[in-house]
Amino acid sequence: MAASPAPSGATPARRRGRPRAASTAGDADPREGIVAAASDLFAAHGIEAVTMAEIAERAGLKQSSIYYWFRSKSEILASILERVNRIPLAIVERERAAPGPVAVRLARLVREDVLALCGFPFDINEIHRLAARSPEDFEGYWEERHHLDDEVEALIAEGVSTGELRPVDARLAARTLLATDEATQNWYRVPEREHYEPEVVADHVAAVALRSLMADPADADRALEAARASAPS
Amino acid sequence: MAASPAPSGATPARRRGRPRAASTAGDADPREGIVAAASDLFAAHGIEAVTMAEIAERAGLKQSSIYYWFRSKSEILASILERVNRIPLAIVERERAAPGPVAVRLARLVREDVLALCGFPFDINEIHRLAARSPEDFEGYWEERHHLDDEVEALIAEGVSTGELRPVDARLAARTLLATDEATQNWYRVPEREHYEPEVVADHVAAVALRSLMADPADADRALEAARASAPS
DNA sequence: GTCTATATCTGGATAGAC
DNA sequence: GTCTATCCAGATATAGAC
Repeated sequence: MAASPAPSGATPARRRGRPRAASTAGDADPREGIVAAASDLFAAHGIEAVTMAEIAERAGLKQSSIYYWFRSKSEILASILERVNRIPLAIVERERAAPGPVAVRLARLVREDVLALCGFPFDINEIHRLAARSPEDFEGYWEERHHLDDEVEALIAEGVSTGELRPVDARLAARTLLATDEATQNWYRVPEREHYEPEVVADHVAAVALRSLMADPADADRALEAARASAPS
Repeated sequence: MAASPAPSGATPARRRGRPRAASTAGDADPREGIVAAASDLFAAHGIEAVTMAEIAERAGLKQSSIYYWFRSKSEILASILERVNRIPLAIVERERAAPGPVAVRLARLVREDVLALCGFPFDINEIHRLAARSPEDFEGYWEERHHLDDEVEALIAEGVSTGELRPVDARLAARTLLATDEATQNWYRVPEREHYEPEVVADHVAAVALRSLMADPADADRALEAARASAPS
């Protein structure tokens, strides 16, 4: 995929113009550079506020040159989003398959998800609004999103059926859980007086989740400790 | 305040043109009509996506006429936001002063806040981004926002000091609580397969809050029940 | 007070030279 | 492949008639 660039995705632009100076094969894929530039800017100013000219400048190109590599701004965004859902999906799928108590797996999931989101450069909510505005461009996004809900729901349902968790509405609980994770993102955008480290926030949110879902909340601390001890990397 | 309109806020436009047909004193304040139209549209399509022309049309005016009543689009927004913070602020201040166990007051607060947000026409997150973009227009907004945090923090701190709540970091817990409330808003914007009634969501979120914060989570159901029974209106 | 007309600006996207 | 030049659409905001 990193090999030869496929300009403008589905409809590759006609191959014109002078090729890259020397065939310095190791040269970075321009698409990557553009995506990276866009990511930074989207993160800093919000997606809609960023212009193609700004993206181009940061990527070391002129505005119009972007259109050789991407058909539109929203194609750049879509290309970014492809990777976005993969992170939480990978986490939840791993924990679904993992052995051990549901509570520990759930705690690991929440902690990692919050950590990922805190370091995540985009405003999830803005993405949701944009994706809702032009669903055609983001079909895949919603599909994966729902899949994520399903997986978390299944994990919670598993815990309910074994009696480890309270008999909650698994889907409602899953939605609340993911929404809470996503909500933590917001504080870092709000002019705040105190600053909390992502680790602290992640632990707190995981603790909230466990205490509210476990059949015996007294075991929550133990489970959280186990999750922290077995956290990957 | 509903009496004579003060066009364009601080710098009233010169009073020109033909006055309203008959002095039908009961006529609605045009500012109100504009604000109402803008609210509906902002809610439906997101703030940035709505144009002055659309607002005008719905308010029964032409685009440029809006500028007689408001200096800019963001002045309309600011005028809307003035009222926004008042809702949760009023709730929390009432509960701060209310008698009874902290848990019950907290549950009432959460329930009402979620309910208000679910019925709230704007995407809080978009507001936050816009407000962050031009802070001059929204000084008052952040001030009230922080005040809200403070009040919730104080309520939680009260519960911690009486031993009703676990010894949590009151500020962190307050932020998480409010963020969770705000997060519930998002689902109603996401293409979702199941639909949950706001009442159900409110109860769930309140239950999560109580179970995670109360020193004895076993009492959570009782407190939630008491909160529901004593809910206003 | 509200209108029509318009200035002005901004930003996405295209054409075509090199 | 990247550039310059330009088009074009959409939006905020203003001018001035009525």
